[in-house]
Amino acid sequence: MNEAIKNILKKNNLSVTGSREKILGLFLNQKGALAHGDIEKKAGERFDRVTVYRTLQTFVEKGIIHTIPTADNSIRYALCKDDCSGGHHHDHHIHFQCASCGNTYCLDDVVTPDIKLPRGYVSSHIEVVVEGICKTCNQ
Amino acid sequence: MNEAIKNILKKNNLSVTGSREKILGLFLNQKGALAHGDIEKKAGERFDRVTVYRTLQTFVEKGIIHTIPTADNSIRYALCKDDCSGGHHHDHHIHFQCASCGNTYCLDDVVTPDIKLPRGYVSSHIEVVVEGICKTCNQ
DNA sequence: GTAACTGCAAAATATTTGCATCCTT
DNA sequence: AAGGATGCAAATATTTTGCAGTTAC
Repeated sequence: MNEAIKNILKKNNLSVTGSREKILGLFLNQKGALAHGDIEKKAGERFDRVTVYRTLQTFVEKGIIHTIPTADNSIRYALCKDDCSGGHHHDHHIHFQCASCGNTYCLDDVVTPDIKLPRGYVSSHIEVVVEGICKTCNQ
Repeated sequence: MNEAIKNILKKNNLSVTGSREKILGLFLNQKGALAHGDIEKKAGERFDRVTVYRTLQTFVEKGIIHTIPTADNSIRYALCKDDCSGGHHHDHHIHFQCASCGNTYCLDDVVTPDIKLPRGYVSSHIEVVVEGICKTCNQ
């Protein structure tokens, strides 16, 4: 497990540091997406605010994680699939935000649908966020 | 000034004030969406920051405008169609953000597609934001 | 006249930058 | 040893709150 984290960092030409290992570990151990605040307050560790900002930014630039925009203006971050690299994301999956537990998930198996745009518009990326009740809360 | 603007405010039980008329006028005179900053700096008028925050919040609560989440964490606001009311939006249209001019539009004619979710998930609202090049920039 | 709205000041949050120090390679 | 990463302090930026004065109805 620790090896996996180090490998991800090395593969992206990032030096392996404590903060990066721990923050990346949080993402790997958790299926849902994390907001900046979630990471800062995460149990056990206390991260410097600035380090979290910079680490997240670095991870996004390297394509290790991607952002999920939500209606409440709180940006969440989630792991990218393996085929993401260098800012070029291939995350054609949708995102699900649970109104009950508040968690945000990547539904990797649900592909973004084709959207028929009016004449003249060209699409380069489609972002879909579904709000509702998740599997776990719906029991 | 504009009767239409006053009517919208009255219909929503809001008192007709100068700020509200002007800010609502901005939305009516402009097809794209506006961010908080756009309104504050809008030519001609200088609005108090706080008034803009409170006016936008009021308009959203009343269902006069709705928010559009974007990947860059800048919330945009756009007029709702007539059938929106009291926080309950029927805006089943998609949003388009142009990478060239930066404008965000509501594509009212494009309906959000049905998304087939995994078993157990229940959807209450679907938000679709398409990024690309808009009609105007694509000429 | 009353309730609601505005705008100023200031508090509370959030984000960015500079820099000296420490760690990874 | 050299370059990059960290963490503290502080500068900016953003959003919220309190309150007194003003305005709409």
